[in-house]
Amino acid sequence: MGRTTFILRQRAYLKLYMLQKAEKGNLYGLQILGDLMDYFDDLAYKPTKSEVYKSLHELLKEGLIKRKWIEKEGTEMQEVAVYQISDMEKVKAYKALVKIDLDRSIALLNRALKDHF
Amino acid sequence: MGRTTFILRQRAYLKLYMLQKAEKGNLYGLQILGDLMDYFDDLAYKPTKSEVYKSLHELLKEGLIKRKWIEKEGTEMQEVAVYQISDMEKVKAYKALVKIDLDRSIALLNRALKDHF
DNA sequence: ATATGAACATTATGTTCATAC
DNA sequence: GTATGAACATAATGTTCATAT
Repeated sequence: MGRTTFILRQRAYLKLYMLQKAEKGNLYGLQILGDLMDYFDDLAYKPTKSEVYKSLHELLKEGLIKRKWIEKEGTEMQEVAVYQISDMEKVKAYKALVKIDLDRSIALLNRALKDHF
Repeated sequence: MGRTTFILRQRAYLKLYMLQKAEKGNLYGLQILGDLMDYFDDLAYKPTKSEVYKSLHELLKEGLIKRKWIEKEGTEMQEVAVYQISDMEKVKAYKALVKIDLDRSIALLNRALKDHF
């Protein structure tokens, strides 16, 4: 209950990008946030720290990615968490599901565009 | 605060359809719901009674539409509320704003489609 | 039973605080 | 100050209840 049938959640949207970052395997949380902030700047979408961390944590918990603590470049004793894909099969399955919702969401928005504008 | 910069809200989406129904001027709440349920059935979007009424109430409060109580067809003493546009200038201004958000939202979703699939 | 609407509950998401370096 | 994360607050939306016909 309480679950919308409308458009895919921001969380799911962000998780796609988290997986993409994890494939590179060398970025930590706040770097990812900064990257996405820049990347979406033209569309005025400003993801928050909270959503980025929650997206990463969910993917960890679901076993799609794993975390590694490494020393931050240029410093000593400053550990940051970087992420890597841990189960490519799960990733593929997850993405296939999200794609369905994404296609559906785009169709919903395009329908409104056609109906009203 | 607390406001997302992500995709346009369901409420805004539905309000577009409420305005369209109000232009016809002869449907009441649950009829609109039924119509939309059918209309979005292929995309598995199932708006709720609550969202439909809240969308109508917001538009009323904002002065874009007005309400008329009429006797339900075929019955006596059963009053239903139908809606009509009350201020076309406001409607145009509202739709222009929503279009910006709608275009932006479509762009966000298409970007994810391009980036991940 | 159908129609309207409010009250309530739960999610989804944003903001602030705590801890460590 | 930067990084991680939890705790907290609010907003968006779904579910249930009340009232009337």
